[in-house]
Amino acid sequence: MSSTDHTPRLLRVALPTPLRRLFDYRPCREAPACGWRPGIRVKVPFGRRQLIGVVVECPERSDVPDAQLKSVLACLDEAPLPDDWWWLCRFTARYYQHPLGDTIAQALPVALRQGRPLQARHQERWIARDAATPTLERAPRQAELLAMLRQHPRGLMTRAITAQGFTRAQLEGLQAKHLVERHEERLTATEEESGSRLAEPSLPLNREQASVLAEIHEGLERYHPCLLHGVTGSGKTEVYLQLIEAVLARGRQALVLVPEIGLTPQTLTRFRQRFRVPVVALHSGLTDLERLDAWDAARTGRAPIVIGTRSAVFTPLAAAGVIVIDEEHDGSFKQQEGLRYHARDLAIARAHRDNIPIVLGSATPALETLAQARSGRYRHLRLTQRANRHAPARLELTDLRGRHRQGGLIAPAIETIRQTLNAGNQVLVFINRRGFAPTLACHACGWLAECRHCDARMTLHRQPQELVCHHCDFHRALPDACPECDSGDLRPLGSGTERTEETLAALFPETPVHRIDRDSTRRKQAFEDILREIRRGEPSLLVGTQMLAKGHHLPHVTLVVVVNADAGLYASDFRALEHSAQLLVQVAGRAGRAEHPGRVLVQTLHPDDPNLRLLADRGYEALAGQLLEERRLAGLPPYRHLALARFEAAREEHVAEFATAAAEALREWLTTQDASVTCLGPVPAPMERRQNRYHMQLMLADIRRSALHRACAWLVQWLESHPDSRRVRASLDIDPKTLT
DNA sequence: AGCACGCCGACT
DNA sequence: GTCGGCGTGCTC
Repeated sequence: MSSTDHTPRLLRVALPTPLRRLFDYRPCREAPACGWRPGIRVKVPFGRRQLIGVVVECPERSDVPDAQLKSVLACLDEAPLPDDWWWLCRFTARYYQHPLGDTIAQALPVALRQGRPLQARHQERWIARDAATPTLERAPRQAELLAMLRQHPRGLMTRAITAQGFTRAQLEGLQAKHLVERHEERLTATEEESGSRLAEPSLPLNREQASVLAEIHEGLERYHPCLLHGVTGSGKTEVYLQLIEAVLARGRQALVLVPEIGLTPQTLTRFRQRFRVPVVALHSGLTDLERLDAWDAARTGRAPIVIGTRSAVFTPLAAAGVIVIDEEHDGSFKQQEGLRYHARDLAIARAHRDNIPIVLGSATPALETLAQARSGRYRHLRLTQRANRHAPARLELTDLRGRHRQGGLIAPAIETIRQTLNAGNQVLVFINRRGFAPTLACHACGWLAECRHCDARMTLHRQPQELVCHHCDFHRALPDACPECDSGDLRPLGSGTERTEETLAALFPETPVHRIDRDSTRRKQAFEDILREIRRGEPSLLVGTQMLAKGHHLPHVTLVVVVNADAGLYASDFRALEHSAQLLVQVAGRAGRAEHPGRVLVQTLHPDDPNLRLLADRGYEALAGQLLEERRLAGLPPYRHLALARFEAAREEHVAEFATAAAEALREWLTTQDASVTCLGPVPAPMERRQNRYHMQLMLADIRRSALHRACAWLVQWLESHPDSRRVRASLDIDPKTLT
């Protein structure tokens, strides 16, 4: 490119700092091979530090006086970072009004952020050499290591070796003695060897699946957003797999995004068993270098299939062919701190830009997605038949009012559990609270165990016995007597998973009870171990939180009991009902997946609640339609766009002062703008005090995204230029998931 | 955010 | 007499 042949006078660089500014530098002597261009990483002096940044442009002149300009220390790339990635970074920064430098930092693997070279990485394999074993008396660990390596004639990866507790120094010790040799090879497998991409044949599709697949195929060469709306067990994954197969056949790549808990070994196994090509999984267990290699494999096209959670949306692809978002309604696609992006929304933008199809799959689509499908902007594809031919289990609403509860369960529910177990089946008891009881109460004076740092009750735990705040993780010992009145009559209030587990164990001493929640599955393999045990099919009881609700195949469960469906029914958050309904349907979907029909008992204090009735009688889509109508009337998403400005600080009065000033300034600006943007608040955030910090928020809303965007842009620059912004932290949340 | 500079309390 | 608390200023 002729304009980049000469060395530009200046480089404008985005740096990983919360400052929403770019910084100008003079180029260093060595220019990249391609010339100075946007997307090149550089190392620069910044104050007393050195930072890695990315060149954004090569301006002719700077606002900063010449004397203040420093020079780039080093150029880190010979060619710019990938185009699609770079475009998505700029789009994200603009859409979420987040500093570009910080956006880039989040969208880049740690290794690249730290300045490592981009080239494909080679990894090491260590192989024992045929040599007489010398005495390694003074190096017993090296002797053990050598013995281990001799058991593996094809050698072992460094990672496998260090996982066994050996060190690199020991390896190098053996290498120095010529007892082992180091081989370097590509980390990911190379191109497929055989002609077939498939390692195992596709499954036959039913008529619905086949027609859905055909419809997606129609638009394989263009932007073509599809909602794949399929009940649990209707075979969405098989549709994804065959769609991806078609994409691979055209020499293109597939990006698959799954919820945080969806990236299980089973999911990966399913993909890896089907395809003979490398399937790169971006999961939390990767080291920084493995992640870099996965990124590189995607970037260069070495990896035809990339699967990952939220952040994988930023993975560059050499030849993007399709994006699949599984369980698209799942909350984990939205990042809830810092850069609050929504991976689903970014994926849509990306698919649009790359002109490729995108499939959003769910049994319970988000109302936003459903609205898009209803308006015709997304194609609405339905899968209504379950592979096992059983109709999805109906929700049976069970009245809790005035009934005695044991561990949260009333007598008829316990009786049904008994019958199910006697018939040789498994039961899932769903209770969305971990711990023993939601709190501890004094029956003499009414005192409740509250957190010292938050406006919240502390949860009572038994294993180990203590009070824990689930918001700030503050732990404290159980008091022997009431701190207020000194009475000894302290009792657990309500039930959590531990208490229900205990009750069930007492009621059904012959039956194993497995508890699945964040506490019981903390150990790495615990969850998989329990699932394996459950799949053996012996009669057993499962007690768990929403961890159990999502995606796991539990073929022997024929009864699901929801301990309390009321949590989301009357919550203040406008999405609470949507989320509750999604969760209930997901949980219900666990029942009767195999040859057995299932039942779902839903305990509630509001069996006549019209929304709950609608869900039980006519299903998710009927309720969703009703909720969408309510959203329209209330002027809430998806009919109006929202942005939330959050304010937090240690001192309550500082937060209030700053937030109020910001609201006033914004309102005044809005009057000069002839804008329809509404501005509500500031109001204290729900749970105003969290971890001893005070929270307030200001809500902005408008039908037009562009108007809302301009108002946010103005507010952001006002906030940043205000001197109080140092003691009060303000942040912007575009399209907030909740108002909390 | 870092990281420095800069003024006032409890310690070797 | 110092070590260190966090107020406020700056980063091309």
